[in-house]
Formats: sequence, C-alpha cells, structure tokens
Amino acid sequence: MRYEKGHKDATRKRIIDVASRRFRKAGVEAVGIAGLMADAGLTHGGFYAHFGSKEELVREVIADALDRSRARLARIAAEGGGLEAIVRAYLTPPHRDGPEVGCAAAALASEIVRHPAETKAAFAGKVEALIELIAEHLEIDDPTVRRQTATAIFAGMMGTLQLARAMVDEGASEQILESGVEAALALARHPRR
Amino acid sequence: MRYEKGHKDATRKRIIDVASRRFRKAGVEAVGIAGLMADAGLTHGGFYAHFGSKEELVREVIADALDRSRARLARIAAEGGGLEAIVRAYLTPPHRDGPEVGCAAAALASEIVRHPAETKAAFAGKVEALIELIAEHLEIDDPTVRRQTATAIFAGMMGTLQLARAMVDEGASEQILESGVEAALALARHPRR
DNA sequence: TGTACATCAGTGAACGCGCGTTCACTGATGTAC
DNA sequence: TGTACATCAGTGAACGCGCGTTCACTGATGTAC
Repeated sequence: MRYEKGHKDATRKRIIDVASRRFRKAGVEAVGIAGLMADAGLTHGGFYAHFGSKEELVREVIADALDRSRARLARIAAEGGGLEAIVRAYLTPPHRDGPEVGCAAAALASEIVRHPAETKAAFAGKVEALIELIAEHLEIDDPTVRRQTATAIFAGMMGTLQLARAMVDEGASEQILESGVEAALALARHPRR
Repeated sequence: MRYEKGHKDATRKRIIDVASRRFRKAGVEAVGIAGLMADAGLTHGGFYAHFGSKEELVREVIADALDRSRARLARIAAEGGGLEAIVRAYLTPPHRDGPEVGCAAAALASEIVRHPAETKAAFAGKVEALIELIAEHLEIDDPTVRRQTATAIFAGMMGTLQLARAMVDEGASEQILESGVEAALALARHPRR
C-alpha cells in the first residue's frame, strides 16, 4: 500500500469530523465540498473516493454527531446527576454558544426536514435513541407515559436551545434557558394531569 | 404615474407573500431571487426596486409571517378555546404537513440563528410577542412565572412540531404531536414544583 | 538484490449551473405648456 | 386640444463567484519475478 494500513479510514473519519463541526455551525447548505476538504488538508476531488455524494456525508455526520451526543449525555447522567444533570448540561450557555460541538438535532432540525427520506430516517432513528435515553432516567411506571414524557422533554430542550440562540439579548437568552430547565424538571415530576 | 396608485405597494406585498411561502417550505438559502420573482410574475432585476438586499426581504418576511401567526393564534384563543385551542391548533397534522403556511419560527429557527444580528433581532422580537400571547392565556398570578411558563410552552410547541416533521413514520409523528399537547397543557396546569 | 509492474489515495482542471447584485434601457402614462 | 418631456416600475444582459460532480492523471509504495 502506498499509505500505511488504516490511512484511508483515518482520512474518512477526519472528513466526517470537519464536516460535523461545520454543518452544525453554518448549516449543511452553506458548507461546500471544496472548503470542507481544504479544512481536512485535502483537495476537493478526493471527496468522492470516500462518499458517493454530499448527501451521503450528511447522513453519516448526523448519525455520528447524534451518537456522540447521546453517549455524552448518558455519561453525564451516569455520573450521578440523572435526568436533571442531562437537562442542565444541555441548557447551558456554553452549549448555546458552541453549536459546532453541540447537539446536531438542535442545530439542524429545521433543515433536515427538507432532506431526502433516507437522511430524515437516519436523523429520526438517532433522535429516538436520545429520547430513549431520557426515558430511561424517568421514574414513571407506564411505558407509554414514560415515552411520551421523554419525547416532550427532548422537544422542549431542543426548542429552548434554539430560542436561546436566536435571542440577541444575553439576559433574555439566559431566562429562556432557565425556563427550559424548570419546564423539563416539572414534566419529569408531573407526567399525568 | 405609469401604474395606478398603490401598484408598487401591491407588487411589494406579492413578493413578500411568495417569499414567505417559499422560505418556510424550502429554507431561505434554497430560494433564489430569480425564481422568487418569476413566481411573483416579474423578472429578477426588479427585485432591487423593492428591497435593498435578499437579507432585507428575509427580515420583512419573518416579521410579516410571525405577525400573522400571532394574529391567527390570538383569534383561535379568542373564539373560546383559550390556550388549549392554541396548542391543539399548532400541534396538528395539517400544520406539520403545511410548513409553507405555518409557523415561521418552527420552519426557520435553526437557520435564523446564522443570519445577521438585525435579522435575529426581528425574529426575537416577534417570538417574544408570540410568547406574550401565550402568557396572556395562562392562569398564573406571578408575572415572572407566567412568562417563564409561556416561554417553555412555546419552545416545546416549536420543538415538537420540528420533531414531528422529521419523523418518517406517520404513527411516530402523531405520537410526538400528542406528547407535545399533553406536555403544554401539563405545564399550563403545574407552573411550579 | 534489482527491475518491472500493479495498486489506489489523492490531485486539479473542467463540466454546467444557479447564485446575488448591477445597470443601461424600455415604454406606458402623467404633467406642463 | 396637441405636443414635448419627465417619471419610474419593470426588463434582461452581464458581472464574478462558488456550487456538486467527473475524470484523466500522479506518484509513492507494495508485490512478483
């Protein structure tokens, strides 16, 4: 081999990592293949040795980024804080200000909707896994209610983070984050009317 | 005048209306000036007689679309259903399936974040008005708690609609909408721990 | 051990295309005389 | 009333640019003999 064993895999991983940050920061549409590859230290033509199309990369990035978010939140919960630690870690100024390393669902949700079904399916599957993680940390017996509550908590976290990012005023933004924390914890406490 | 009085205003309004539908359906970035103007029955060059830039149009569209959403939801609440009617009208399959005439916040939130401060400010201001509308229909005495609860309810509604749109499976999508309704009503009922 | 060849990750020119924006122009109508 | 001119919403060619994708190629290294 002209390159050491594992070289191509490492390059592929590097492209995904660069794309993952850039997609979350600027949106998928705003990121071009040429700039992406330059960031990864390569030229644009080589892209197609790794991915069949930009859309295929999008799918891989979404799956990878959401897997990592899930793992990170699972670790945070496991360290003893449970659901409250998840919620507080998610609705925090650093997460609001660092979308490039944050939750891909919050960063890309409204544009993923317009992608092909295959991409949406990848997104939907990983979001379900995130919801499942939240459900595991709810003290609700009925599995249907637990699942519904977990879904609403995640939707609220995502919507809250997006609103906090849209605010121009720092104080207003932090009040929104706080509202989101309170609401998530209230839902975890009062799953039924 | 070569055109009857009010002609230019009517054209401007038509451009905004066409842009409003197309932005919400495809995202701001995916909509070009030429296609937009063709849809409005004009050629692209005329665009700059009405708007200084595409970004200026984006700002006008956001303000207009969110004003209309607010007015629509206010009417629905006033017809007797109150907050529950707002929530149920928002988290409904037709709204999920018709983003082009639906809430601009849910359709565009994650991309507005990346626009210039002036655009974000226009968005933020109108979202505050929507939250205020929700707050008006909450039976909570403490204005801070009322406001916080309204914020969380709106964030949850927005996040829920986005998740429902991202699902490929129809049944899963409808369960998400239902979770959102339940959660919003639960928050309205239990504002404090 | 030395030479010929195969491999293939990565290169970079080229493809057609649409983008946002500018600008000299058109032509229907209103106003001035 | 008839003619000359001013107005200005809208036209369409042109600008430089970046997009996603294709493809003939390079050149470093491994394998075969």
